[in-house]
Amino acid sequence: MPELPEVEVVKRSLKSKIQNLVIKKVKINDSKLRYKLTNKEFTKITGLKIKKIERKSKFLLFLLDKFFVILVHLGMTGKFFFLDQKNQKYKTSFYYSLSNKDYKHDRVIFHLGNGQKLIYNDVRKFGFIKILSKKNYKNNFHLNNLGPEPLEKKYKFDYFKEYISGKNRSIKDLLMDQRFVSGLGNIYVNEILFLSKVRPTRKIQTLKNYEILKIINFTKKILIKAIKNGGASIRDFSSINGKKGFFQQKFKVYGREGKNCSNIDCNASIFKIPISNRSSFFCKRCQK
DNA sequence: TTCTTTGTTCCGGA
DNA sequence: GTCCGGAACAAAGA
Repeated sequence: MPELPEVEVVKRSLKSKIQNLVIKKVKINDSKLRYKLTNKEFTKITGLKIKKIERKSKFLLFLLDKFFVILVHLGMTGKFFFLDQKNQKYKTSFYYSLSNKDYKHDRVIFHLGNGQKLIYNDVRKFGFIKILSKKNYKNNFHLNNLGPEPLEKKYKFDYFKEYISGKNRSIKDLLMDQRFVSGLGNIYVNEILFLSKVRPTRKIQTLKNYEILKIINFTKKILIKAIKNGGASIRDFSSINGKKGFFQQKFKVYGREGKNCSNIDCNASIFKIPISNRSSFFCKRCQK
């Protein structure tokens, strides 16, 4: 499940492979992603060079000539593969497992010249790709309603306090809300609240100042660590045939229902409850 | 066949 | 109008 750190790693991987390449042709294998794809919109960008790759929250932006932008959201299972001149296949992130049936879900293929290809693969098809011109890039509703990123300086105590005044949702809902802070998803929010020793169900008005500070600081810490781990695993950019560099994600609380709490001095078991229809995991003893 | 998964949007009630 | 929680939606694998 790509959240901010995973998308950042994808961005870095892609940069080393496709920056400054020209899009020769785009082949749509399956147009039914979250938003329908058309050949017409891809025709607009054929012949254009990929000048820069950026990440904003969980979005990837491919900046092209003539101010065109390819906006990508990976949804649940979206991923990129890069194929070099020799058809050697490379993955661009660490967060998913690979199987030899993967090609079934290759949805869009970008032909980049010299036989090099960039493949967008998405099992569940909840991701999307949009071609934006300069004008509709500025007005894009996906990008316009995003709050600060958790690693920005702006995401600090004062901002937090001001945003929550007059509101009383659960802390988990708040951290998941991209208008408040952009880039976190269900997994990292569970982990952040575990480290901060705050129950996901806590109403934000009941939070002590020291708890708010812990939440902010652990958020930054865990994201930096995740990016570093992912970046480390991807540095040698292992090919699909070798297992080298595959990072095994380890979570302290997410997905650990019924198992013992990860804190050494605690042997309580982890509970799972839905909050806003999302699985939330927590330790009743450690998280108050 | 039913359940689960996620990010996002939508809707109704307060 | 704002806030909040629940439901719906997309697709596919188990």
